[in-house]
Amino acid sequence: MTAASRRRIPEATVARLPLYYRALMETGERQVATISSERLAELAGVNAAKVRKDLSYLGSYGTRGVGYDVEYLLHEISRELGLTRDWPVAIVGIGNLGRALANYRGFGARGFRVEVLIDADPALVGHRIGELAVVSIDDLDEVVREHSIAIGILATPASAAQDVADRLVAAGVTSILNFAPAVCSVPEGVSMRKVDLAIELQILSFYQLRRATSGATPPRERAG
Amino acid sequence: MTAASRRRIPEATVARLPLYYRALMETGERQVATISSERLAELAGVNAAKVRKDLSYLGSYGTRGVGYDVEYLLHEISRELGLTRDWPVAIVGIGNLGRALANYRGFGARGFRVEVLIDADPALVGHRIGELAVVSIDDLDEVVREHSIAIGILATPASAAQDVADRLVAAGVTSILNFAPAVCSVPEGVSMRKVDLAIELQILSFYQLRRATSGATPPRERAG
DNA sequence: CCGAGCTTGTGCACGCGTTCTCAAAGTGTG
DNA sequence: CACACTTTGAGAACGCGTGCACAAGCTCGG
Ligand SMILES: NC(=O)c1ccc[n+]([C@@H]2O[C@H](COP(=O)([O-])OP(=O)(O)OC[C@H]3O[C@@H](n4cnc5c(N)ncnc54)[C@H](O)[C@@H]3O)[C@@H](O)[C@H]2O)c1
Ligand SMILES: NC(=O)c1ccc[n+]([C@@H]2O[C@H](COP(=O)([O-])OP(=O)(O)OC[C@H]3O[C@@H](n4cnc5c(N)ncnc54)[C@H](O)[C@@H]3O)[C@@H](O)[C@H]2O)c1
Repeated sequence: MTAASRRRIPEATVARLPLYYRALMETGERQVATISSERLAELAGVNAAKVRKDLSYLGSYGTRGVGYDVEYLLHEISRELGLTRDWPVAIVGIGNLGRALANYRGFGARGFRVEVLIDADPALVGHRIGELAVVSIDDLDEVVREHSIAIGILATPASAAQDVADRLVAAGVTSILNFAPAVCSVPEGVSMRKVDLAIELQILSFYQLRRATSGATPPRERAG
Repeated sequence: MTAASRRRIPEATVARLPLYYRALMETGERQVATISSERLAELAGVNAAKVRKDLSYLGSYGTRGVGYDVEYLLHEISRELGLTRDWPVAIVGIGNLGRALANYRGFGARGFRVEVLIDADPALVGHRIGELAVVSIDDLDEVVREHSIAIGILATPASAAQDVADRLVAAGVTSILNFAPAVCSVPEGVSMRKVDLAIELQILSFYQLRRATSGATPPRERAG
């Protein structure tokens, strides 16, 4: 049975699968063979009933009275998340943030191989970051196609975000992770996730203020 | 009427207020006096009815047949988000990511002043990043209290995250933005938001895979 | 082979958030 | 001043996600 043939997986569940994946990886390293939903919930920081419901969307992989086989579950989640294969990734905008991302080892460990670095600054083009040389934005289309890049990371200033997103999409990229604080739209059939640190800080500020002026408590958890 | 005296604002709304804030800032710079919910929705990338409902939680600031006064609305949202004051911020873990954050100008522009940089590496302590010298983790408590830091940014390896979070909380920090890919808990009365880039990529990977194997489309928007 | 003890899988109720819809309330033109 | 037009604000219905609660199913000791 292929990943796509199963019943639809709720978005909230998809966002939690990586948490289970991480928890199971750590558990597997400790040579633990099976794990209960309660234990997994604890490691992932969620509710046990939620774990069971989430996993039930993937199929019935648990054994009542015993729990889930760590290795098997890990394999099923990997398959579902597409972590059994490598994804070539391009980063566009090699400034402060882009460089940090390019130097980060944690991505490769999960199968996301940064293969292409792109920037518009001529002074930066040709410059090496780790093993990779920065490529000109003029060559975006060519180099993205060459490496069959499906996932692009956008770390340019906000003003360039929509333009770069359009170019990435035109070059065949169908998933974009956007760090630029800008509303940026992509056509149907392309995914875009936004990470906006200023927004995160402003949300924290909101609850911080509420705490200062009243006894209001922020919600304990949030959707990813 | 103080921010806290009004009716409870849904979390989803709080997460969108920064979007409206940004859109209104850009609109205000163009000398536009009023804005309709429809236009604001377009700029923020959301639904117009949602904009109206969100803003109605803050009070009735619109004029029927006209729209919202840009300056006034901006002021109200700023007040609600706590952006009328400055928040001193500390960054702990001055590696790849911590450095990028420390060098980022966008935070100061919104009232988040990075005043303290903390790391455990003796080779890094004393080293200057921009205007700031890196302080030892041993002095965390002292320096955090000295600067009345309320918001902490956690950019250490995952293994140190819980320990650092505990220290921050002990020193009086009540809001934490966590970049470490680790489940990390804080006591009641402290907010913690998590930004996990590997999870974002894995979610993209999930929908990427679905698109490849079937015609399944990812959801168009998500909760912040 | 039976019964005690665990743990999964899911039906169900509830609450939150989204969106449709429309009356109410404003503007402005003749 | 009346009427056409615009836009807000909120009621209501709906859908999704969460978490309780429990039957079903497995293990293991005796
Ligand atoms: N640095 C941070 O910690 C941080 C934090 C939050 C958000 N951000 C956001 O991330 C983005 C990048 O931040 P940064 O600090 O790295 O900025 P930066 O100015 O250091 O880097 C931006 C890079 O993008 C390149 N660029 C500009 N236009 C381009 C284009 N059209 N095509 C390709 N490359 C182009 C520039 O040459 C530069 O190298 C910004 O949108 C910023 O708001 C950064
Ligand atoms: N760099 C990235 O682009 C990136 C992307 C995604 C996630 N992350 C996560 O962000 C975190 C930081 O990443 P990085 O690439 O900057 O790592 P890094 O190794 O470059 O930097 C980590 C820094 O934390 C310091 N540190 C370690 N233990 C500490 C402690 N107990 N107290 C204070 N400081 C301590 C280290 O001395 C080092 O300077 C990691 O958890 C990483 O997984 C980073």
